[in-house]
Amino acid sequence: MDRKPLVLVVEDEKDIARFIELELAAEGYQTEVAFDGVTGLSKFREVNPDLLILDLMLPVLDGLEVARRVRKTSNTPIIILTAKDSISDKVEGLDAGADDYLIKPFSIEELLARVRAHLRRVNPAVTGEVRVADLVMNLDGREVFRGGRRVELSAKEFELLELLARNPGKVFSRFEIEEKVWPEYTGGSNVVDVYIGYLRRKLEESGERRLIHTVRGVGYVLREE
Amino acid sequence: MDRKPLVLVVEDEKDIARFIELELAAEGYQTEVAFDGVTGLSKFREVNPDLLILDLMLPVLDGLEVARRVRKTSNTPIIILTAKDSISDKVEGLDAGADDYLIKPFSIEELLARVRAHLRRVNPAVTGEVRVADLVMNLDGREVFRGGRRVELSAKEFELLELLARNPGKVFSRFEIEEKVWPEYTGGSNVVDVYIGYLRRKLEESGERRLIHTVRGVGYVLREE
DNA sequence: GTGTTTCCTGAAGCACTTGTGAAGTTCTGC
DNA sequence: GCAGAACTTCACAAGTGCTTCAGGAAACAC
Repeated sequence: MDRKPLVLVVEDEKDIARFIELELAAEGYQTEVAFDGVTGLSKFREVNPDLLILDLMLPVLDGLEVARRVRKTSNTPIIILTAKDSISDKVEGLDAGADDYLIKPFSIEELLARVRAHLRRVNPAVTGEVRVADLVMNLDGREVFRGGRRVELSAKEFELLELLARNPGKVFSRFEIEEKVWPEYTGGSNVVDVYIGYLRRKLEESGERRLIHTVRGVGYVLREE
Repeated sequence: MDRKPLVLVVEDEKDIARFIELELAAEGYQTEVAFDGVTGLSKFREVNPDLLILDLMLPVLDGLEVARRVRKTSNTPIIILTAKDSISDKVEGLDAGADDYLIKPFSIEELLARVRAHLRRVNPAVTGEVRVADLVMNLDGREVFRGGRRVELSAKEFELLELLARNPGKVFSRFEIEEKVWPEYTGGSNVVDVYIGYLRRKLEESGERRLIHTVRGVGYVLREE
């Protein structure tokens, strides 16, 4: 999760593809390139990138169709980059599952800014922040805010919250949590429960919505309700 | 999130604000409007919208500053909508935390398509999902929805439903079910029947179509009828 | 060295889940 | 329409899982 973000560029004009690739590399991203729709789709499945930059007019398989198929199984942000500049093309592209739509000729600075904006949402490594609902965790600074209010956490509390907040909506069993946050311990106690209690007391002061939910018989999950 | 999404529009040109508001309402969104930066920010904190449409040139408090402050504590998508069309303005806006940047004059269709795209992302599509008819099981999150309504299940109920929902249309004998969901038990009781009853009571509230069907002399099956 | 905070344990109390047997209902074949 | 089988529902007891509390050891700050 904290490796360099990987961007896949699917673009049949090789000059443009190369240009984008170089600029992305200069920003510190890993890159992959494909020159037609079918190769793009299979490469997508192979490398599972953090973001996809997609031309619409592609040989073999249309870009729109690529977007739709990617969306069937993946949540990865898609930026469409194309010369087709009509409003209806834009609407169609966005409704096919794309997250952004940029017209050629484009400014590379704008493209890079948009790439940053989308990656920021998906990949905490980019900003060093994790955000869920009104909870903000600054991983570098080890700061936590709930709805603007600063919350002081101890080291273990922070680790536990980080695990949950990086995977919002996923239910973790006590065993999973213990393995990750208390790797040195052999279990047999209720540390996890106790620390969940600590977090709740600090994060869910009277009147605030519940963030950490108990799933009886299974474990705990952090999610907005 | 099953309610109508709420969009906050912060825009000082009242005609434009009104126009956007009407169009959003026509699409089925709830809307709120503010005409300057400070009001916008306090309204944001008050109503906690699902999406923010933000002008840059605002009285009292600059739009960029609003974006930054919102981002300090919130994850809500921000679409900047402005007449400032230079590349550096765009880069600055996106880096201030905005998710999208649209130039005035804009096409309302494009704005609406972008609103849809961003809202789609906030409501995260879950990976481990099983769908049968209007039943949705989120396996990672251990959540169950019937026709949008959330259904609370105990651990055993969930296991049983998961078995049936993973194999819609397949008839399971009581013996098969008992083997898989109650492997530790030696049988001889009517647990399966009782738990099917629990599920029915929760999943088939008055008026809803039957999901779990009895196959007399054989067992049970989950299917759409 | 003293005081404070963090970390972990064990135990008590409570609420919910689970499985059972029996009673009640529906279905089927004759 | 009846008898028996199959299925559903009910009420309850036992068990389990969760939360909280209090306390001691360890780490840290001053």
